[in-house]
Amino acid sequence: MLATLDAIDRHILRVLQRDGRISNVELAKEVGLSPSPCLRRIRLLEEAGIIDRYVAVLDPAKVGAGLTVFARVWFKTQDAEVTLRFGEAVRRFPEVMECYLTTGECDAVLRIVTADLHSYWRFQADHLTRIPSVLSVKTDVPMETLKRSYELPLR
Amino acid sequence: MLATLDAIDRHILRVLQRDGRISNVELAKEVGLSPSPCLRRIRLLEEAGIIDRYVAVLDPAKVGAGLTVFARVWFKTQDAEVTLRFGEAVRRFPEVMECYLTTGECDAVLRIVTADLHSYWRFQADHLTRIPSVLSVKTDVPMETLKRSYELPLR
DNA sequence: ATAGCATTGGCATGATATGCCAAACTTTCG
DNA sequence: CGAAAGTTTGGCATATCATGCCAATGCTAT
Repeated sequence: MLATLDAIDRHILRVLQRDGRISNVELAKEVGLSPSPCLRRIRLLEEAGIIDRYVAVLDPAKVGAGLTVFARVWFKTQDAEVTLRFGEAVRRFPEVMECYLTTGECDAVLRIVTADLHSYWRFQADHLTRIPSVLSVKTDVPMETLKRSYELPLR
Repeated sequence: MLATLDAIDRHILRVLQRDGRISNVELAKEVGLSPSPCLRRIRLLEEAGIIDRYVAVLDPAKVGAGLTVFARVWFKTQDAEVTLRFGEAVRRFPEVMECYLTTGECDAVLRIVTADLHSYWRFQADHLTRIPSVLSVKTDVPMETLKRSYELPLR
């Protein structure tokens, strides 16, 4: 469900994606409104679910989550029961930040966050490959970060 | 550089990862402190860079960014010049949310966000594969989301 | 046991969010 | 073309909150 956002709405969203704690007064100044209508627009964007939530972004390296890896998973079978159980298992692991079912070469792709390569290896050996649905796992291990953005592109 | 976080610090970080706009008064109540020392801890966490920033999280589907795909990229050569140019190109594309250099099967992995499969295809054909460094691209297209988290695991 | 240090809690002040109302603008329909 | 209805805006008053300062408490080391 795409909402109809005008230029001011998109401007508000762009600013809030960069600074979610900007004061309404300052935000209003930036988008060229007075505080009242600006706050009203924000509330509407929140009620529509376009703004889902506000969060603090932590430095992964400084909280012991310095390594991001992408894992591709193959299932033993592709039936609903297997994918359901896999989803339940994956949701219990805080290391798994994202998990999607795919069609094509592999059955699922995961973005996993751990402290370092050693703790990733332990996670894969002790937990990921022990989920009954899992046949095999292939991992791409990043050596360097070229880009990391938190801002969705707004057309 | 890992900092030494006590239980209260981790509690604060956990709450702020879920609600980055909670008032200091309420946060203090939740972690069992009075507002003053709570705010002081927050400021220290910010100054240490452990809290990197605060952002608004948007609903991707509602702002025309409903499709997340993972792409694996192979370079023509692996020299520094090629990876440098690739990084520059990738940073200019707002659709590319994350990009890491890898060692092993492929040379880089990307998390790319677009409106739908059609606009992803256009992005890949018109932009990604036209970066001079790129030899080939393989894409895993998610059909369903099993998990999507914004909270780093805090041990 | 005691001195030094870090952390806490309370208070005062200035800034901000928020709800309400009137005015301006836009759209719709006669 | 004009009038009326609806939408959006700006300003104001009030309650809440952030923030800086200082004394008191708890902890550590000698």
